Amino acid sequence: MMKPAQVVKALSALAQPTRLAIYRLLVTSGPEGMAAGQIAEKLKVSPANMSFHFKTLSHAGLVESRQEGRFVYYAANFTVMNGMVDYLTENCCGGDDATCKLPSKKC
Amino acid sequence: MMKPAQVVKALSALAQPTRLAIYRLLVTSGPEGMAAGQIAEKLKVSPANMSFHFKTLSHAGLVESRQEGRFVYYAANFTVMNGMVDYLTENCCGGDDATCKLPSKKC
DNA sequence: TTATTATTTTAATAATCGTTTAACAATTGA
DNA sequence: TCAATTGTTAAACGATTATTAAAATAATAA
Repeated sequence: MMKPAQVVKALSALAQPTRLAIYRLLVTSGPEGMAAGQIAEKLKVSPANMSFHFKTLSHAGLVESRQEGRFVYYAANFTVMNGMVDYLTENCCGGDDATCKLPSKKC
Repeated sequence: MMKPAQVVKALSALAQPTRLAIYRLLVTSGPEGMAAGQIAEKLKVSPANMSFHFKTLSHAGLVESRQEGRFVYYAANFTVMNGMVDYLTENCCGGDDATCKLPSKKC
């Protein structure tokens, strides 16, 4: 189970419009990810601002980067997201599957 | 599907140690919930600070309150949490169930 | 009504966060 | 090497957020 501080860090990283948009874009773009510049252009964000937000997402463990030539590719890492959801829904219904209100959870 | 601004609001609400602890406590405490004072005592938070955080959680739609005598009971509302998870994991693996890395998602 | 309990609101302060600008690094091609 | 491209870093600023203390509200009991 994730530590509370790590969960807060991940939630904080996603709790911002630009970063949420970046993350969602990466979630849909598979393991190859997208180049920083592509994302910046698509979301109409300045390079400097983009770097700032990437750093926050990376530091939270939500995305990973790799250099390819001049480009830096970013891709979503699902491990932290999974841990976050698990943490939030732990013991959500006292372990009673029948009355569970969370479709995303197997109680 | 939830609107981005609403998702950001919910994530922001949970992205704070005290509020995350409150929410988790309420997730495990069922539909009857807990009185504000009980939670404050359990988490060692001042009443004023507690009210401040309840307001944020309520405003995000994550908890609901009802008055019972002198006490105000708070309970988790799972609707927003479900919407939040759905939003984050939308098109997570191009709809390919086999390669999906999110156990919480049925792609 | 008066006092007590439970919670909320307001005001003030310190800390954190997001954006911009300008300067800096790294990679590639001429 | 020199110039162009891609991305990061640093400094400055305004805006937002969390906490505290004090005052105010709401419900009940004496």
